[in-house]
Amino acid sequence: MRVRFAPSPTGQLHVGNARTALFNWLLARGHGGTFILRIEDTDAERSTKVSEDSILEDLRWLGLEWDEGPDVGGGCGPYRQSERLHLYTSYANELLGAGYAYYCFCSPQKLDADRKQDLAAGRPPRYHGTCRSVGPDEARRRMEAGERAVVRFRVPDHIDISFHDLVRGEVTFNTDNIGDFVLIRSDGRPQYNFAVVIDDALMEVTHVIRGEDHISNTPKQVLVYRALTFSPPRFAHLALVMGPDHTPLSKRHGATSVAEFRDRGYLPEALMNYLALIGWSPRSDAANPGSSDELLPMDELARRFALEDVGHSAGVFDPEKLAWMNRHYMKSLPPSRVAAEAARFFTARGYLRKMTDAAAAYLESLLPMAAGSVDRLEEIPERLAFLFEYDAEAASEKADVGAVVQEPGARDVIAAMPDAIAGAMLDRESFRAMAARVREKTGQKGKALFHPIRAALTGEVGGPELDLAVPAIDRGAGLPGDAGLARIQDCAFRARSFAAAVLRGR
RNA sequence: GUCCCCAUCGUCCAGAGGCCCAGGACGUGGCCCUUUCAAGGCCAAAACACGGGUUCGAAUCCCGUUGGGGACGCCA
Repeated sequence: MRVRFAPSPTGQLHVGNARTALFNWLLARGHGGTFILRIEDTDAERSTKVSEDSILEDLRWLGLEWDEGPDVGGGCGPYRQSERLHLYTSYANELLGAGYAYYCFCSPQKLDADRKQDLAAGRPPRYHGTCRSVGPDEARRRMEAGERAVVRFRVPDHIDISFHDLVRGEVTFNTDNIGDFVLIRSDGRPQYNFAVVIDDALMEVTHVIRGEDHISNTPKQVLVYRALTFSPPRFAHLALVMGPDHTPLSKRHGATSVAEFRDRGYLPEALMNYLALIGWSPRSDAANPGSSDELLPMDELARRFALEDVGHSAGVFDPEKLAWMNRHYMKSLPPSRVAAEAARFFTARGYLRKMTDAAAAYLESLLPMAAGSVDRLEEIPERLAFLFEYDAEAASEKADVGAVVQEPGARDVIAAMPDAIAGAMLDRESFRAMAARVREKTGQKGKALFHPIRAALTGEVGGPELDLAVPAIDRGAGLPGDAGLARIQDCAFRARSFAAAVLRGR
């Protein structure tokens, strides 16, 4: 089995395309097949190297490694259409010679006028066949005289073209609705429907899995396969991914490119798992009916994936469910993996200046208290701001902190804290011991005790469990200056300065 | 306009004629847990687009309607 993903480098990798890539990858990996990456850059105006590079980067980040492609090579290269032009020319000449194709000299203006006329008359807009009768000799004369020509495929009239779609079944189109399409443009570059056929055939692609937007191109391609006596691959067309309003997913709906999801702090594991579940679900486990099998790693998805189980209808992209999955993966993936992926967000906030072993270890140790309670990696440093941005003075001015301070007994707790802190609290026990001393001294307990403690030590009224947060503060404060992290003030200092700020006027 | 595809809770899926007064997940609501915000646990509300057939029996098969999507380029 050989499958391929063939993006055109005209922009960022879109989640819809990422899903198409994923389905191809899953099929290949699940069947010991080969996953090919081919760059369809025949549109010289819109294709850019920047886009190509970013698409490759995104695919790698997603974990969709390819076996053959522009950068890794392979036996059927080159894998960039712009480097295969001689092949298209040669096959086009073959079709021209055999009468399957002809030169067309119609101007874009005339084509446009014809199209409008068809539409107005309620006919399917298709090429009128004006140049069908131009013979080879006349064509040569006109080209020598400087006229520009495209090469068109001569579509036979009144016949049905059928193909078996692996997800949809038998699909039939009548050629009466298909105009003579362009094979080679006037500048010599191939047109999509021609280039794909040559490439898929030469690259020995066995299964073409692509978006449903290509289904009406398929009969054209079948025609080319036949004319060239290539045997066509198996086709499978995937229903499209839509926005909440059932229009094609676009920027209007928020993030749509893989890069945007990465920038917002989604894990590739979550994005892939989520995308796999739009339009497909793993066979329900016969031995365990009613069990939910949604959270599956890539290798397990690949093991279970089958085209027969792919749905026929378009699915709506649901950011809420993606967020839920992301939460799951932030909690369940190895902390080192999550920390590595989250590091850039600490850097962006200025909390991480240089990645060192000590910084990595510290960040990793923070994850249990933060990763389970937010949706995205980007929110992790936010939730840990109390570590790196503590300021007693500023905190005491905040309304919510002020409210806590006003609670009965709160000031006593705050006043008692500096003395109760015996030394660095590096574990849960030493923190609890400190809290016990304050309780003894003030008689406060429960919320009345812990709310002021939290306010004093973190400058906030909510946040991670104090059992975890307090030791994290003092462990962070003990880090050497060259650890690469922003300075963290210790609890003893915090308690003193907070008490000073709050009790000053008393 | 013409052709093609599609149609189960708000959303993603399960359901391949009786197991379905339709099952799971996300989200929503409630309750519980709790030194905070979250998280987590439990419970609940919530759907077979409509109309005809076929059949002893239809969410499942057929036809039509409606609705949605795609395509009709010297874009891919």
